[in-house]
Amino acid sequence: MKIRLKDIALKTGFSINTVSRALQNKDDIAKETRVTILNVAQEMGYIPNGLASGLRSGLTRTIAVILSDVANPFFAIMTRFIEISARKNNYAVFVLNSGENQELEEQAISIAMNKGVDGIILFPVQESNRSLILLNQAKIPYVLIGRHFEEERTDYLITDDVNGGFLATEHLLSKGSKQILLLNGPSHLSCAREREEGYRRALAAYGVDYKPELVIRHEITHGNTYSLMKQIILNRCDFTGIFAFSDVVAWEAIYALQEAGIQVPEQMKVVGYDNIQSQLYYPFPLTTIHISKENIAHRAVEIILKKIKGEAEHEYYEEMFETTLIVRASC
Amino acid sequence: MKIRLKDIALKTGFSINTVSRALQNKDDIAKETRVTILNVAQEMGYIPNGLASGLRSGLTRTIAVILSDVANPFFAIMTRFIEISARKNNYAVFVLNSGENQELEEQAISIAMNKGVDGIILFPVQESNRSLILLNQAKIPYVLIGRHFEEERTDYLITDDVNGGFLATEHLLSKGSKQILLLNGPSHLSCAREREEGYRRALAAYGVDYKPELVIRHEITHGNTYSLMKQIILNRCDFTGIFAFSDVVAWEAIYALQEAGIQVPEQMKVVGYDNIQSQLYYPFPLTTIHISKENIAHRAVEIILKKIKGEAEHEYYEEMFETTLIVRASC
DNA sequence: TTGTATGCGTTATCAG
DNA sequence: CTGATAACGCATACAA
Repeated sequence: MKIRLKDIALKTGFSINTVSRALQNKDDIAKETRVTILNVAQEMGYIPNGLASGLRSGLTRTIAVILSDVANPFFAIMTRFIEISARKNNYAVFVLNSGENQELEEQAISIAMNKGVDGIILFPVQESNRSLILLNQAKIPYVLIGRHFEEERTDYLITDDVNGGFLATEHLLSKGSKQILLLNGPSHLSCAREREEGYRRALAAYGVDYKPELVIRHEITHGNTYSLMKQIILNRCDFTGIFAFSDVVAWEAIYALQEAGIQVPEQMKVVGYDNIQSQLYYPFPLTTIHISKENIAHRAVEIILKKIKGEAEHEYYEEMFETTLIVRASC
Repeated sequence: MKIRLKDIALKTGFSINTVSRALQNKDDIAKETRVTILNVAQEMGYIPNGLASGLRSGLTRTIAVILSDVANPFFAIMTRFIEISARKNNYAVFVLNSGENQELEEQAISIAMNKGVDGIILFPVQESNRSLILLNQAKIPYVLIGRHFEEERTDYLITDDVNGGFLATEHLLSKGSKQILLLNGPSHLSCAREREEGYRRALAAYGVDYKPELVIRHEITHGNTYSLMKQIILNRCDFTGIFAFSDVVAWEAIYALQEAGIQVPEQMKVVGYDNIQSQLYYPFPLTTIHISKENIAHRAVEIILKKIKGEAEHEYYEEMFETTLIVRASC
């Protein structure tokens, strides 16, 4: 039932080789021959066997996207844009969740290798550099997104998070919040450290004291911010503004605030990060830091494909995308 | 650099065959031999070549998930749960977006076949049954989710959408809305037809006239509801409640309402569908119809694996999951 | 319990 | 321009 090159060869009278070359649009094939073969292939509903061609050629036209949690809208949006770009280039994508867990990330990398992917786009957990070691050993092209390792050279695409942290904090200050809770991600994440740096710089620039107890570094897995915020609300509420690591973190915090009857922005001003709302008509007006998810995703695919084809202009692509403040009603 | 069975064979002194069988945990291998081989494989960092084993065995431990748009939180959540279940069973998943476009769906199916997936989980576009024909010809196991074809027998998992539609409408009526706008999906979707049926039955049950002009059937791609709602608001607002096809559709509608200064629920009551909020702490209290995304995803994987292994108890799995009303502040 | 031989469907090399 | 042949890495049937 499944059509192979052999079947097309039999039907057209050409050899398997010729059929293969014709279908690959190689140029040492007579035009007529190519047309005949293409037509017959079409008629017979030929679908190439990617396993066989991958095994033989070493290329599978497949990439893996390894991320925290595709149910998180930020990652879902990134995945969507990555898939669009990949598909345009005739590539398919595996999605593998790490759950912000180092071990699962390494497992995901192994799976990707097992599947013979040509490249990997990774939002690294950063609890260790073992993933990079794995990747480098396998000599498989990869691009990091959103997070990067200061001590290692890799391809990476990040956003200007120091600036993002600054802008967010500055805006909170400008709205009259002096006591700003930073609901940050864990400090092993480079982007968390950088946003925190921006936060500190903004406080300093406006002459506001930095209070360590207002900086919370926590795991940013689903539901964790919510639980944490419930506790914080019970214990103390010595702040009037929140700068959240991401929009999703902001949502969870606001959810908890709402349950406690605390109004945003009247009683609490909140700024998020990522501008998920640029891709989701979500009916809660969250002030946030915009990053161009589409451009980053597109660029990641572009770079990975260059690396795969050996057409890279640089040894390492290290690019930073701008961050801008989007003001909505939450602050 | 890449370790193959051959390398392990060389190192241990056994044949490739023995190594292969040992790593597969076949039982006709001496315990000592197995231990030796496993250890050496471990040491050498052996990662099996899935392309080769797939080509040879016909199984790739890979499935494809074909859905509308993974950036849509509903599909993202489903994808997440599917990936969790798949991964537990040592399966990896391709994510392919159809954009609710029949042609792209068929293309996605071809890609999946090309990659040699063992099974497909499909949220069908339903503009045609060509996808099923493709799938059946290829004899590849597949399960439909959320939507099913009345005229064709397939495996499918759906929710009780007639009941869901009824519950949603009934609730709107009970809150005093008599003129209810149904912001439905396109009628080629079985679930849209069924929700509409529930809507009509509820109106009938409560003696409210059915007004065709209050039923909008529209494409449910990103941003479309928003644009549509903007127009509707300009032209007329002869309704006091909205029953939306999905939570995402509800969000977009509410977004447009907010821009027009129309308050939910004071001036407009809204009920959504899917209960995305069960997996996302987003701070807008949307009344909705709950469906168990986790159970459905888990079951889909379970069924697809049974089919792949030839262990299915039924020729067709046709299962319906319950729908329940979740009341929050939007209605 | 282990080894030998074969083939999965394709691409690549080389000869004609 | 086309065809024969080998090889990719593994799993399987069969022999030992």
